[in-house]
Amino acid sequence: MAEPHRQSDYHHGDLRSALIDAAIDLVQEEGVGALSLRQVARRAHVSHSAPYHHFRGKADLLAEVAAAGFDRLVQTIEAEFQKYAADDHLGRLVAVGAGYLSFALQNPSLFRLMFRPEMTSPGDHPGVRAAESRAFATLQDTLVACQLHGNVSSDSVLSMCMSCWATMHGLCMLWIDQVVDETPLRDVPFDGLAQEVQERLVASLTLKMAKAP
Amino acid sequence: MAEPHRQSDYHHGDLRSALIDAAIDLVQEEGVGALSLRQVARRAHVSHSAPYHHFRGKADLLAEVAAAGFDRLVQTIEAEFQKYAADDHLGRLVAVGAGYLSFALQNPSLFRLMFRPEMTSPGDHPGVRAAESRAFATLQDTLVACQLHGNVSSDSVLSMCMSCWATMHGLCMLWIDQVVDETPLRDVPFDGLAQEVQERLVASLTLKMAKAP
DNA sequence: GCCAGAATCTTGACACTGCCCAGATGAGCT
DNA sequence: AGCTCATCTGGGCAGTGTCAAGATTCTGGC
Repeated sequence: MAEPHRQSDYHHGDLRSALIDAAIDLVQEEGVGALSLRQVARRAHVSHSAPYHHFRGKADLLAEVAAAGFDRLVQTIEAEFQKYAADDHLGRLVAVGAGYLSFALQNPSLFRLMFRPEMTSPGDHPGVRAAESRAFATLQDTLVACQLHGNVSSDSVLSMCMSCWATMHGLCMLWIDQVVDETPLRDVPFDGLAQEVQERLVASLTLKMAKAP
Repeated sequence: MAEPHRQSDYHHGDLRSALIDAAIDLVQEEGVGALSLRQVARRAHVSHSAPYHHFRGKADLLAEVAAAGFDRLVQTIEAEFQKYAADDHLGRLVAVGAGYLSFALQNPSLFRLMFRPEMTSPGDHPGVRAAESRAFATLQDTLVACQLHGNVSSDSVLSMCMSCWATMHGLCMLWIDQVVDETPLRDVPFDGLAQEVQERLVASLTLKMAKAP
């Protein structure tokens, strides 16, 4: 039951990650809006200004939470990815999308936080940048592999990345923000809807786009 | 310079919409996070608790702002829509997407607020629901017209709505939240990227999806 | 072993926020 | 006229993010 080395109330070993964990829990339980630095500190059984010795402020803590979220996102995607054979490139492409969607549905609050720049100021936070780039690279690499083996058209890979990412990201956002609940789409089973959208997306990647004359 | 009928400090005529306007300005200038009810009141030259006679609380005011945003979104879309002839159904479909994108790029903070349910609690706000439904109906009607005239496949219209909406919504979100800035996509001109994504989307709507056996 | 300096944590404070209350003010109806 | 009620004010409460000063513990060099 004892922590690795819990000497006393002071210096309890690893307050930094304890705070991040507490913040992740709070975000998932109550959402980003209901999260306060003081409550995080309370959860870690620590005074209200102890976090300032590990983070520059609230935004900095939230950025760390976002970075952890991106790491988990990559893990989820790669877990889905590994279910397909190395030569099933289209299957792996679908898996990347499915992993993205699955993560968003299972961690809606965390997912929202990860894409909220005004809360996390990611521009000056290298951890978030790195985690984001890693997630994007997974998609890009998969698409490149598809193209090398003739599974998708020879269009610009970046352009196709944008199509894939935008479609899946929009699907996640509209669903977890419950926007579709205000439309006729609310009566359509979401799983089937998501699958059709993804199938249409994959089909569109096989089309050679007409170049401007 | 005088208001329509500014009798005195009390009952200055139309405080309700003055507060909404002030809130819209503040959202666009400083973002949703930096908006406080007291600051809105200050902008309207009114005491800090005057807003409570017109709104149930902060969330209620923000919901009103979101509703106003949806109205403007519909206006932007319809303005774009009218540029195309009544029988150019595919052109009008593209116009709906272009209007959506254009509104998001020109009103990023407002756009973000509109799709933030934890701030606006739209579930119990009929104004937001109505405005949202109206925006969706524009897309749905356009797609139905396309289908009637054979411009898109005979697949489920709702499914195609979801593809269109998700793709354009994701494009908007990823761009205005500056997520693409952390990826190789940052070096690609956005206009061309958006156009290619939209072209691929439209092309995919003409494909007949394979039914599950 | 021991002690100075650095790291960590606490307490206290300030300005700000959302929300609620009692009271002041004026508009509109009878 | 007078009365009623919606509107607006000011003060107050609990909670927040952030900072400064002091207390406590760890660490490296002797």
